[in-house]
Amino acid sequence: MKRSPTTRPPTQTARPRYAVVAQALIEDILSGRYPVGATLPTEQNLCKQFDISRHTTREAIRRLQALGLVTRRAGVGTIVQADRIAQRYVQVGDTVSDLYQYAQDMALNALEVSDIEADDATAALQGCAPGQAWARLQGLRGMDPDSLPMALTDVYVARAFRGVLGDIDGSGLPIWSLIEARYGVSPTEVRQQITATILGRDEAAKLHATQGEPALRITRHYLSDPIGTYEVAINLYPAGRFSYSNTLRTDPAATLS
Amino acid sequence: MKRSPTTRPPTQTARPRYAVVAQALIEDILSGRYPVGATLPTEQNLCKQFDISRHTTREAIRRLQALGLVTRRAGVGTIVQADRIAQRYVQVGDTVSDLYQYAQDMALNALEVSDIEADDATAALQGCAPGQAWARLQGLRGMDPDSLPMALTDVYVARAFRGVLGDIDGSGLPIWSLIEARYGVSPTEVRQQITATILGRDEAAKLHATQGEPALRITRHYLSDPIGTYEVAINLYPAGRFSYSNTLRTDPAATLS
DNA sequence: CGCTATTTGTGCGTATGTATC
DNA sequence: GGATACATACGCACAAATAGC
Repeated sequence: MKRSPTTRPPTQTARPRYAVVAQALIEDILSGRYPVGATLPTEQNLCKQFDISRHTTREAIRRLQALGLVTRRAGVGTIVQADRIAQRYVQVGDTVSDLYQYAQDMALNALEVSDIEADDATAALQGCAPGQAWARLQGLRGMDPDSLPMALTDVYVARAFRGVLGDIDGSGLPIWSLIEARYGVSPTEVRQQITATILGRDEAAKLHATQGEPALRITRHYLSDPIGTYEVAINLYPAGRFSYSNTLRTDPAATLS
Repeated sequence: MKRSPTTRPPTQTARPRYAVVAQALIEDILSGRYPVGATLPTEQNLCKQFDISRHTTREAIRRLQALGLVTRRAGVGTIVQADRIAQRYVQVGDTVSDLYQYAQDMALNALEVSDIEADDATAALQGCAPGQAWARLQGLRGMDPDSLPMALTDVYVARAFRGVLGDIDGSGLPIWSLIEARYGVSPTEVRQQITATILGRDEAAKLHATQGEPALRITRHYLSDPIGTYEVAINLYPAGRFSYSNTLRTDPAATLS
């Protein structure tokens, strides 16, 4: 039961040393003693301050990294990135496709394809550069062309990626994955907005639904790091044919063993 | 430039050893050589196989952990959790409160509180143990009691947490955070479902809206690890008073330094 | 039940490499 | 080049959790 003096002096608590140090540092960050942008003491100094080995110091700081509180760079130091602990949740599901429940059998069948300038759709594409060149596709999403369609979809892609619009008909793959495959551009950020509306006359006709029926409108903006928004998808789901659901789970990487 | 023979024989690549080992293990997992549920070789064996120190082995496996591919437990081993590298997206926003846009000014004002058994609400609480004891609160959510309410809310909490229902009136805090503060239980998982419906007569009256108007119904289940579902919240938002939006970003923590 | 073997977790010491200023 | 700070890598020992006898 006794510990050898070379390892650890007896303590009342069963907490690991690195956890004690990590908590102390976290409290210093939360309290503002180390504000965002500040540099934490060097490993060597922390070793002296807490009388621990460098291994233990690094293990403690690893915890701060996992919590997103600090980043480290050789030759620079440990920089405070945030002054509060984020409850980190990750979306369950491994791909955006899973996240957004686009099963393979929900193929998109094109009704109409056209080229437009951003002015025409400024309202729909809010936040995009005006005057930008886009290509637009409207289609119906559903199991097969005969049965009741599940959604009316409007997709806008940057003109540069226009080529994918020819690939999607019935492929059952989400547009962004086609762009990924063909142009190597994948989203670094996805913004989503969900509202309730009622179906207009045109929309109802295309969906074989009745005008005035409630519907879910899901608008998604796909962004990639340097180029910005390159795809906007607007889906209109008549109530009862679809429900959006997702699951968030506490980030397993944030606990780090 | 030359390395001492005790550290590392010269190699062409500048890649760290742990990275080489990590990649080899990752490929073995992706290829199915170590299927989901299997145990990876022990640290000792990996040390021998790759002729590396235990330190390096652990650093390599740390990468697999950060990618969510494996979990580890003392006395058991390293268990494969997934057979593909997830494109990890995290919700932007640091708290669930931010995630779900519950600003402080969207206080909940109670209309009615009651105790129920699970049978009464089995449909609403699907997936929960039947016969379980719940407490229910119905209220209106909005800026202040005078102006137009934003939503009609039904909240079910496990009977054990009944006490929080007295705290919420006008507090402006989400229920789960009250439970967290009072009972120390915080969600490890949140499930959310969004559908479009139309307002019924009762609902419309309480919301000062008109019957038949479209609305967004957002149902959230809060789960905590051992105890299961302990809170269910059903929010009904008349169209136009609210829109749900969220943002996903590629996980910065998945790269780990 | 206690005991043991196994496996990961924690902790220390040391040395050298690499990035930055 | 030199100084500094983190990154990588070797070694060792003991603790804690688990599974099986």
